[in-house]
Amino acid sequence: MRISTKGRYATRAMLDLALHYGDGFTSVKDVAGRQEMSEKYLENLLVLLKVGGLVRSVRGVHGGFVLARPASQIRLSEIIQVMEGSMAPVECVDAPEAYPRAARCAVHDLWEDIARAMSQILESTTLEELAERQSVKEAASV
Amino acid sequence: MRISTKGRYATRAMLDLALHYGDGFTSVKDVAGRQEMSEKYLENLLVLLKVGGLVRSVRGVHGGFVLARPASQIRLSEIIQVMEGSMAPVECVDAPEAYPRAARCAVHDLWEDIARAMSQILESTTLEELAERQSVKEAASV
DNA sequence: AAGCAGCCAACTCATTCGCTTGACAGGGCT
DNA sequence: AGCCCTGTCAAGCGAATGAGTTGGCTGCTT
Repeated sequence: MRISTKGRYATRAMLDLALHYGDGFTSVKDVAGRQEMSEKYLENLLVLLKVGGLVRSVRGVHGGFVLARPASQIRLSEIIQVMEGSMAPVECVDAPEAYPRAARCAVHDLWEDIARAMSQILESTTLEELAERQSVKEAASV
Repeated sequence: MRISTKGRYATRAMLDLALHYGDGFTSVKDVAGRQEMSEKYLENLLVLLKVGGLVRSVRGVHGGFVLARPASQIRLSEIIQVMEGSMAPVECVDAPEAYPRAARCAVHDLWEDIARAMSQILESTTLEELAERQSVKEAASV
């Protein structure tokens, strides 16, 4: 019953990029430094985010990463989708047709309910909203 | 982002026991047969459920397992708790004090929201309700 | 041309998953 | 008393995943 660090780190990295949107490209090193994560590991994750079309990158001296779209147009569900493959907590929710019992199994419905509840939160939250929440938090802690 | 078969099989096994509550003890073999799972694997899971105080058992000829309490008094969250250890999708929700950044991190709040949404479903559903849903399903499919 | 920063592939090490094997123990039936 | 049924317990196991690390390569900017 867990979200791996892949999804969590990626979300934090995306939040970091959102907070620095407009400052040009942000290097892996900067994100890793601010977020206190392994630079090399983060690099792997950013590659995935890039393949997933959520960030763009440029090499060279002032290179780095930027959000592929404005934060308001990136849903958290997209990040999790790219990183974790699927949000479904169990395979039978993903591919019910492969599980003939599913249709007759009340437990299956329960997992669907749970998956829906999670998706609902992740789909209805944009990176921009998350960034706002973060700003509020930071303002409050000063 | 997943619930392992441990939690799922256990839930199905508990549902099976609930549906046969009142028929005395149910053997592992019977549950495994009806639920189409490995008898020996299920055995391991039932031991955990026993340790967790959710079922009782008796050995010998008409031995087997029964729910430790009526189905109406067993919440699904208890089953998941026993099987998966915790419902929290990420450690920092479980043990926020170990993560100083947590307090300053908007992402952390998001995981908490998600954890709450899941818990809410699992805590508000009893095994009895699940059994009812199952009965309805079976009646409908006839 | 230098060197910065992203790209990419492989590799490690630990843990978990999903399940099996096999020996043991208690209780009921005859 | 003895047998067999059924739960108990301890190991082990192969595959997958998680969470990184190592290190060499390539494109950009200055």
